[in-house]
Amino acid sequence: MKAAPHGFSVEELRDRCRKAGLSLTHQRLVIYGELMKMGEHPVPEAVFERVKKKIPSLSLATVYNNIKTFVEHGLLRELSVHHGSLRLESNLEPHHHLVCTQCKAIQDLDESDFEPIRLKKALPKGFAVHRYSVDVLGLCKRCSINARY
Amino acid sequence: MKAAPHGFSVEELRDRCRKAGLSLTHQRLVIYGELMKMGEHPVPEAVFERVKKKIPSLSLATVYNNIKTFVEHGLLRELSVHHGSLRLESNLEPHHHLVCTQCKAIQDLDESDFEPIRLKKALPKGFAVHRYSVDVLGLCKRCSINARY
DNA sequence: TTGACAATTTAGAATTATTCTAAAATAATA
DNA sequence: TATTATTTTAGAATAATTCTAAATTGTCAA
Repeated sequence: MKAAPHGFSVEELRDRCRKAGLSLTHQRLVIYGELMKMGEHPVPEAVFERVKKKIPSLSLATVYNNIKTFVEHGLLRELSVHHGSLRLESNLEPHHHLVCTQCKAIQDLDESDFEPIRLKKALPKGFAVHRYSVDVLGLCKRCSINARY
Repeated sequence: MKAAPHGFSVEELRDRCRKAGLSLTHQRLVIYGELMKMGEHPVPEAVFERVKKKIPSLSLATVYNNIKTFVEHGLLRELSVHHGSLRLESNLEPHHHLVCTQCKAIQDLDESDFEPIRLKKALPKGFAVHRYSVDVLGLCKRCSINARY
């Protein structure tokens, strides 16, 4: 009934689970609900802390499991494709990235290949912009061929 | 003498170290050299493997130490500000991010606040674009005030 | 060039983030 | 409601990274 800040509701979750053959567990419901309420860009541990208040028996593994499940089913996204291990950038020239979300390959794109990035609105007052970084996200040739249809 | 693919040379490193009061160690030289040769977006472990062939006594901690040092002194960058822990995104609407590179805070920016992203050149053949993701990187108000001058 | 001091390297322990495992609990379905 | 598939759980295992303290090396002034 009550819509979450980011457009998905518990009804939505119910539907999606049904369609995907996922069980609708109490844990899953509450984790999802808290995620929608949090809104910022929380780390799994933060979600765990909040949900634990409502379900004291909660295991951290359950949070990780469900995050993975939600991401697989498009109910949630990972902010960065490249967490897990630090990736280094020796190219200090301004440039952007072509990123395959499947195999995590990253290719540089010259800044000059882009039309300048322009904002219509002012940014929050006091924020000092250093640079823009564009990720072009998608599937590389190899991965789109292998993609499950 | 010989220029690295990404514009910095060993001379550059020598200079920078001198200016920053950093010792110019053999390890530092070789790690830097390999980093410049690698060009892709390697993880620390990969750098370690390569440098270890030239300096068998090398410790992984030295690689991490020097990566940190290089980043602090602007000889290297981290590809993503958000490695370390998974950060979640419950906002599934198309949007971009305002990222403070100091305190790692992330704020959403509506896609509609941007002029459309346009490319001048075609992307590599076969790459299936799903979306563009723009990070506006810089310092938030609080962090720019506290920044060392 | 040498000696003193500071910076760095090293191996291994410690910490943190995440995944795995197998048994117990729960949900879906007939 | 019984059966089966899925999920949860605690704790062990793994992976990435940082810390620690001793040994080594680099720098700089004499």
